[in-house]
Amino acid sequence: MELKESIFKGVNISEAEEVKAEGEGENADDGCPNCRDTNGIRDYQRNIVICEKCGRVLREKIKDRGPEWRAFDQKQREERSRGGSPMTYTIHDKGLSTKIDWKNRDGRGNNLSPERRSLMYRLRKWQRRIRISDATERNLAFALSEMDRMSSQLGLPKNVREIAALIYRGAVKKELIRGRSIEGVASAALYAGCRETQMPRTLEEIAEVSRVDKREIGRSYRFITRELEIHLPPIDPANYVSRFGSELEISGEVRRKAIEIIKKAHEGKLTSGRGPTGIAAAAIYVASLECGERRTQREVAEVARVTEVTVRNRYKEFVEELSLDVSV
DNA sequence: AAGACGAAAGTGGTTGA
DNA sequence: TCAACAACTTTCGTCTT
Repeated sequence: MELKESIFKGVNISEAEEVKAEGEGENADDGCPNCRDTNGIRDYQRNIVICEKCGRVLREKIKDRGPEWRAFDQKQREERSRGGSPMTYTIHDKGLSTKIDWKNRDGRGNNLSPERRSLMYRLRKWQRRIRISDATERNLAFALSEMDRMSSQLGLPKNVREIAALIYRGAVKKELIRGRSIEGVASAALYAGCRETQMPRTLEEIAEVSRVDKREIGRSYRFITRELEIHLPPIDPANYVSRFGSELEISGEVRRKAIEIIKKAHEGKLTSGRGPTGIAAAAIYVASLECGERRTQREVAEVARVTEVTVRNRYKEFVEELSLDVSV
């Protein structure tokens, strides 16, 4: 009984922390109090969850709550635990192959007999040959480490890396790398991973951390998406709003309005074919005017990495087509 | 003086024959 | 593979606040 109580005590402590972290009695899940039935978008860079509609911060300091199961004794723990090395696509053998130590010692640390030693030598040799058997395996290992480097420079979450790795594997399987640079295809796969997960990253940003230029990445991207028959929608401009918004230090109100404008523009068919960053920039600009938190076209254009002219053009279209009132 | 606006010419990429 | 095309950029002059 005492034992049971102490376990429950432990559980209660962790739950108390959780409630505290949620903030002042806000909703526990990712629903927004303003816009009903919306999902929160996780912004892993700033470690927050924001509402996809209005940009309001729903939850801060996203944390790992640990396993979703509870165990009350050792036996249950063993049964329920699904631990062990996780399988991952970001290591060329998916992290599942056996590793053989290079020391000539046995489990107790004793030296091995000459026969055992030569056996281990042969095993290691085969292990090497199996793991990194040929050029394709070596290239795969290189590409994956390259993608890992780029995504950590861009601060991309793990799921993007996994998807990028998966796409790259698909490209290898279909022999699409031949005659193309590994780095180009790796960068393209990473970009595709961002598109797939709606991570607001532009081709330019990928190119900045890549060793190959934008054109090469773009070519590889088009090629592999065509050959693998993956159709990725362009990134929703609304996803850029929170990024640009925080760089411009605008309020949640402006962000909410900007997202609203983008939605209207989308309905008015003003978004297709246009660059999502330009649309996001113009929407933020209009929203900042309407809310009296004026930002210049220059400032907005700069964070969105487009020119003032583009902001103006989008802005003009918005005003004409959506009959927005910006005379305030 | 700074910002907004618009015209004109140039660039890189897409599309369809 | 080539030309037509739309989106976007660069540059620069004018207007507004």
